[in-house]
Amino acid sequence: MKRTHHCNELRLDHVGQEVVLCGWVHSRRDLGGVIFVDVRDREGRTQTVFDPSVLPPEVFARAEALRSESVVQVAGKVRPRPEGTENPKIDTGQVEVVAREVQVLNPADPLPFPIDDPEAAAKVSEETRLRYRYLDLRRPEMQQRLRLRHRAALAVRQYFDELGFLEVETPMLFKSTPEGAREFVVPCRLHPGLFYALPQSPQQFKQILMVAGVERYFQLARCFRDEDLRADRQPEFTQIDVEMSFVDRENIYEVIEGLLARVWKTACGLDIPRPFPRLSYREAMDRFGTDKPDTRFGLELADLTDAFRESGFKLFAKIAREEGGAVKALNAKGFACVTQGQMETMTALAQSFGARGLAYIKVENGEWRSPITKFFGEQEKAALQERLRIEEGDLILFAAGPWQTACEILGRLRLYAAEVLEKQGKLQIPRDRFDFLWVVDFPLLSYDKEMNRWYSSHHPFTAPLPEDIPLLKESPKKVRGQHYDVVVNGVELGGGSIRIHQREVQRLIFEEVLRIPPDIAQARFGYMLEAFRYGAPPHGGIALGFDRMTALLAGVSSIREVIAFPKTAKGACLMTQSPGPVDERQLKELHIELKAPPLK
RNA sequence: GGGGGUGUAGCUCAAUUGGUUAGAGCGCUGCCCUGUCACGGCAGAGGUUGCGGGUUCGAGACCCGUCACUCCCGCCA
Repeated sequence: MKRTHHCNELRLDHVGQEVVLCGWVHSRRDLGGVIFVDVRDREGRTQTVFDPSVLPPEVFARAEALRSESVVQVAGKVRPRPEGTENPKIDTGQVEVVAREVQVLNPADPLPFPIDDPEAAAKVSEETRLRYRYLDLRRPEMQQRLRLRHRAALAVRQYFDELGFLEVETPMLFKSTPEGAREFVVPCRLHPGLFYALPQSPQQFKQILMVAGVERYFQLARCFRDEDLRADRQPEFTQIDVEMSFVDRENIYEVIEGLLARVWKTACGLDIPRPFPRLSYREAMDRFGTDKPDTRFGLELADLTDAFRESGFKLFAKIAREEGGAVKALNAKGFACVTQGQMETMTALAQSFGARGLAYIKVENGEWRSPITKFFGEQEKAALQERLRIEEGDLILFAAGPWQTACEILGRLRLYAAEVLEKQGKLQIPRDRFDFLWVVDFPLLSYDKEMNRWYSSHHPFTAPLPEDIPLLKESPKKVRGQHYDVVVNGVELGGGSIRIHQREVQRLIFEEVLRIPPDIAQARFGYMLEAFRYGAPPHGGIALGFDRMTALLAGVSSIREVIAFPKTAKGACLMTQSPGPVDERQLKELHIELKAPPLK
């Protein structure tokens, strides 16, 4: 054995024992005579003491030559620290190991960035951290995140196992299914001109598993999407993928609420309230301006469409009378102190959604200061006062236009205002609270104006509400899908649906609603339609973003913080320099010819 | 594809309106120090200011291009 104890193990009980510790030199304090070396491993750290008066000169010389992060093995005897020198900051702070021998198992060069000082390390640029990820991961904060992720994954597996689910692996080498996200394409030697594609999700396989009689499936599934990255999006990521037979929506809610309760309890000891509230898509948009509302704070949207139909403010009146038009407002309570710059930022945000400008009212010194209130009649003012409960110091923001756009504009401004107001101490957003909820009754279909056709809001296997099926052909807009999203604190954690299991309904959606030509539907989904001929049980499922979930548990805003080896915003790995070129011979074997050499 | 931000020593950051030899803290190197734990003290080394052009008597700063990182929009069935 190279070591007898780990570095977070020794206590007063061990005093007098001969021990061997292995680890990294966390810090070395050379006082000229005595030298203290903190040895760190993944469990913690322990102080070792080198005393020249009792050590052979060559051993002491090795201790003098130690450098940060060199890997060492220290043998010695545990003793209590002299009175007054205990260190309450670390778990092993009552004792120290009087070194008898030290071996340098591997020396380390000076580090590119500090890893012993949490404050300094937290400020190091992400670029540097990613380039030297193995050093970054040595930091206790990152070690804790790796453990948190592991514990969460374990809780997921145990929970589903207890409920009789089977974890089934599905292929990574799949084929292209071009209606969804852009895919990573994989060439291969045996099939010139043909390509695998990496799955954007195991959607089709998990439905086939239901036809296969698995009944309860889950998988911690790796998924791939060749789309642009964000703080919460990586080109490869992990989903908790779930599918169940003989269920309706309520069964799925129950299973997933139980899962999340278990994970939150196991990973951070929190009891989350159940059942989760449910909001229809319509209500979520109307009240919060988004389909993934953060309900930890108020600042809800008000609808003023009816109040402005006859308004003297012609722009609002016109929109309010239009089919599908809406006039909405948001009371940013206490934000009348808004600066010019903040107003410009908000105007730019509104404009990015297609608004022409941003109308507002500042409530200061008992009066409404605004470029537009002079056009308002008493009726509009009364409606505003009543629905927005306007008080001194408030800032009212308006959005008018197509209902969805008006909601989305204010939804975005609501988040911005909340962020600013929280920094100013005028709004509390509890960090330790998790507001889970279900958003339900999404429209099954959305209309693509440019392509002049309907497309699936979620995916084409989502079942319509049974009572809406007759509307499919005449008024597709009105059809609601059996789709649901689970949302927490403004983050879309996951989504799923009850699937279509009748071949005829599926064919109707493909051919008559989505207008996918039969030969193409056959080529892409033929095997599914065929499978559904042989006894497909009613089924449904969901997929949760495991990285996002872990980031929430860790209290970090980027999923890169909970992925061991994440990629940059351009999809590169700074440590391994991937993606990289391949040599001519490989290309030839794959029957691929480059039209242009790779950039760089 | 579009918009914003950043790029100066190994790391984190300064550098007035464009003006002397580009500074500081940490780290590193050397010396001193026997109870420290962010040890302390003294001294020292360390720079293609991301890269390429331009404006100017003079550019880290201004202009154009480019690269990298980051945030957002589009995109993510």
